[in-house]
Amino acid sequence: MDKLQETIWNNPRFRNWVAVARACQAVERALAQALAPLGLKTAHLDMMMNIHRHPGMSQQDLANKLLVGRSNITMLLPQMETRGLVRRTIDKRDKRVLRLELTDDGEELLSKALRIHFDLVERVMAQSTPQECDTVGEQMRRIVDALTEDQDTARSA
Amino acid sequence: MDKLQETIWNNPRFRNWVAVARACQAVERALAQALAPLGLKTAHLDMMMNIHRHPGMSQQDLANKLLVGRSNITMLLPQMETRGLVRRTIDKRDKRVLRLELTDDGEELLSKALRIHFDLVERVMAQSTPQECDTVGEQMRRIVDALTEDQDTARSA
DNA sequence: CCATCTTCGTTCAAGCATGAACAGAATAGT
DNA sequence: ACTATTCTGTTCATGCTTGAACGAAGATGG
Repeated sequence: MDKLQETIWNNPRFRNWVAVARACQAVERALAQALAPLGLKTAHLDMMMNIHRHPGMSQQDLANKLLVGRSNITMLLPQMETRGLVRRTIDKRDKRVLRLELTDDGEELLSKALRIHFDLVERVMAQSTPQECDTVGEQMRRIVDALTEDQDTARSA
Repeated sequence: MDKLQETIWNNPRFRNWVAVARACQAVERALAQALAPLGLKTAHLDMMMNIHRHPGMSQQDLANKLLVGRSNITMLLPQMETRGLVRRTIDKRDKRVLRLELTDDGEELLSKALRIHFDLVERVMAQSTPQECDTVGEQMRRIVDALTEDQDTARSA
C-alpha cells in the first residue's frame, strides 16, 4: 500500500502536474491581491474578459466558457450591472436570453484590470524562454481538449 | 485603449498562461467529479496528501503548504477527525500546537483517492512527451519560487 | 517576576460557488 | 391547435473560503 504511494510520488508526471497546480494557485492568489484595489475579484475579471471578446453572448454561453454553473453567473452579474459595468438586454427574437455587453465604464475598468493581469503574467512568464512558454501553452490546450472531449462523450452516453 | 487590449490578447505569454489556468481548472473539476464517490473534496485530498508526507506537522504548517488561511484548516479538520481519518494530538512541549497524523482508515482512503488522482494525471500528462512534461514542471517550480520570494520580501518590508 | 509581544488554534460574519427545483419562453411531434 | 420536451435565467439551501477579532500558551527583555 505504501509502495503505491512511493510509486506515485516518484512518478515524474505526477510531480510535474502537482507543480502546475501549485503555480496556478500561487498566481491566482497574487492576482486576487493585485486586483483588490480596483474592487474586482478574479471571477469578475474573467467574466468581463469574456464579455469583451464576445459581446452579445448569453449567460449560458458565458457559463460554458468559464466552466462554472449557470447560477453562478446569475449571482454575480447583477452586482456588476448595479455598478454600471455590464448591460443586460433581452433578446427580441428569444425573450429567454439576456445579451451581455460591457458599458463604457466596464471597458475602462477592464483596461486597468487587464494591465495589472498582464504585468503579473509577464513577471511569471519571464521565468521561461519564449519557446518553453509556447510549448507549455500547446500542451495545456491539448489537455483541455482531451478533457472536454471526455466530458462530451460522457454527456452523450 | 482598445489597442492595449489587442496587444495583450496577441501576446504569446499572456495567451499561454491563460491556457495554463484553463487546463488547471478543467483538471480540478474532473478530479472533483472523480473523487465524489469517495465522499472527498479536492481540499480534503490535498490535506491528507500533505499530512501523509509530513506526519506530525502543525495546522499552521499545513495552511502554509496549501497556501490557504489557518481558519480554513480549523473548519475542515474536525470533519475528518469525526470521520476517523485524521488524529490530532496536543504537543507536550508546546501546548498551543496540534500534531496531525492520518489514522489507518485515513491512510487507506488516501490510497484509493491517490489512485484516482494518479490515473487522471496520467491521462492528462499523456498529452505530452516525458521531456515536455519535465520542462513544464521545472518552469512551474521556478514560477512558484519567484512568487513566494515576492511575497516574502513584501512581508519583510 | 512581570509586562509585552508573538504564535497557535478557534470563532464568527460575510461573500462566493454549486446543484436541485422552479417559472416562463421556445420548439417538436402529433 | 395542443401536449410534451427542452432551454433560459432565477431562487434557495448548503458548504467552502476568507479575514478580523479573540483567548490561551510561549517567548522576550527588563
